[in-house]
Amino acid sequence: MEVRTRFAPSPTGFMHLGGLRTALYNYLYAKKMGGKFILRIEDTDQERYVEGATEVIYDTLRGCGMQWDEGPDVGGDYGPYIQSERKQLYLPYAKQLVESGHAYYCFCTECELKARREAAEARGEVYKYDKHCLRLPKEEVEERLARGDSWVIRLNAPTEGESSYHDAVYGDMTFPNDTLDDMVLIKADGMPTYNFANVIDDHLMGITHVMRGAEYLSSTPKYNLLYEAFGWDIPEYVHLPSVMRDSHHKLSKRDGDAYYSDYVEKGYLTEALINYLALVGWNPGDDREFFTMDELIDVFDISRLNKAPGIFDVDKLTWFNAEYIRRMDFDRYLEIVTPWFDKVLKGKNIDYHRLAELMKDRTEVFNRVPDMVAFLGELPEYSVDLYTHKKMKSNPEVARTALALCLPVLEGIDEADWNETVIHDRLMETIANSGMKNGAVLWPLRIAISGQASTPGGAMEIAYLLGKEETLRRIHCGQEMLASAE
RNA sequence: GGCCCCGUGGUCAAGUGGCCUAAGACACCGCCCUUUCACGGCGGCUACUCGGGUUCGAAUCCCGACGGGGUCACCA
Repeated sequence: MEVRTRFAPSPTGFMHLGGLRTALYNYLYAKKMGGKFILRIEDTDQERYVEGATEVIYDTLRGCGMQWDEGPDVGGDYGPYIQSERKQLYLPYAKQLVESGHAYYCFCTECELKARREAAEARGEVYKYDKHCLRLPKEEVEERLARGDSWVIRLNAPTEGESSYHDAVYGDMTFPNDTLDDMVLIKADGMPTYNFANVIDDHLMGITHVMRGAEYLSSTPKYNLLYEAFGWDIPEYVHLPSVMRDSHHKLSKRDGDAYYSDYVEKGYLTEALINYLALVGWNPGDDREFFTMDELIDVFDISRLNKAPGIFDVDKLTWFNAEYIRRMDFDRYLEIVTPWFDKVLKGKNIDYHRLAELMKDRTEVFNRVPDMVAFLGELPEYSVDLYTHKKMKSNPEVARTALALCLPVLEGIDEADWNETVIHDRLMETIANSGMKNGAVLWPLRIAISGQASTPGGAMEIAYLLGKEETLRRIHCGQEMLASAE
């Protein structure tokens, strides 16, 4: 039988990383098995409707390389794929359940329920719907329906015995039935609840494998009650461990670390994000860590899914990102990094191509680039202490000598010859003749022209990037500072 | 609180009764390379939550405790 998986997000306007990983596993498994990956939008909560939210879902999935085979915009044989457009489809199924005694009309108002819940809590009890309306005589139900009283349809869940099911990751699960609530199937606004629509749609769309977050582990028995009441086959369940921020918290909106867009804006590559995400809760069983989407499809295996929640480690993601950047084509790097250079160097006449060569191996996340290169645009204020470096055998005294040595050499280079080779050769020749150590000359020079302890590239590269005029100007600044510190 | 799940280093994790005086990766620390930083190379630190069993033998199986998480909506 063809494998059919689905990703069924509700359009909130953001793609949560946990959701993205769920989508990824669904996609990988479907592709691995030569099956279909279906996208269904679960928007049964009309109060939560957000403009443009479905586009966010489309863009994210496509941006990550996960194209769905069936979905709202691409169609398919089981549409529509947006639940609000399927609205009229659910009620008949609910009524069928009422007929067969698996469900019933309930006229309790939200107000009444709230009061009962609070009363139960006050007594220290766990609230559970008391099946009040199940006991209503049939005539009264008909009468109130005819009268136009507001109603919902509830599942008539068993109160005794226990329910079991098998999960591909967690194994055999058993729950006492008395913990099952008579969940609402059809809401007062006529819309199905998520719980109900989910089951109906999964069945109607022929979903064979339901892969979703582990938070659904304990509500699954209720879904099974529905499948059984209809006489439908229960799909394979594959519950996924949560993705956490730390051992106590899931990734959250508040900390700005939960959404796909948060990371894209910071300058993380989608390939790195997907690669890393695939490894939180799953591993290939060997030491490999780098995977393209096709490779993931090839090696993905449900049996290697973990049970324990995994913490999303930004440091590791950052390492992946840096590795992906090092391995990427130079041209693509240049294209991506250019706007980040522009933030601090626009109009400064800097050789972006050369700067990019220098920066590529040093870039971990793109949003760190501006701070790393800003000194090229403007000499930062710095302390004279920077001239002191024990290992380079430099101190202000040495620095004065070094700068005095370099200045005429650099001044003597023609504007037209201002390139790294010439700068390098003249400087090295001079240093060799002076008898000073390379570091003792080059360290102060780099400090003078950059104003900071660490830079992408050494003195020669920076001097080249700065240009002759600016390099000389900065050396003069350094000399003044050293003179006044004497 | 009831029910359910989970428990190998700071983090991700391999490990399915002997090959474990427990792999690998990130992070961290040290050394080397070197005109800084980064890259790269080499090395180091750190773990089977605890207590009982079962067994010739347990990280691996069982029970309990403890710890953490999830779930108990006319949200999804």
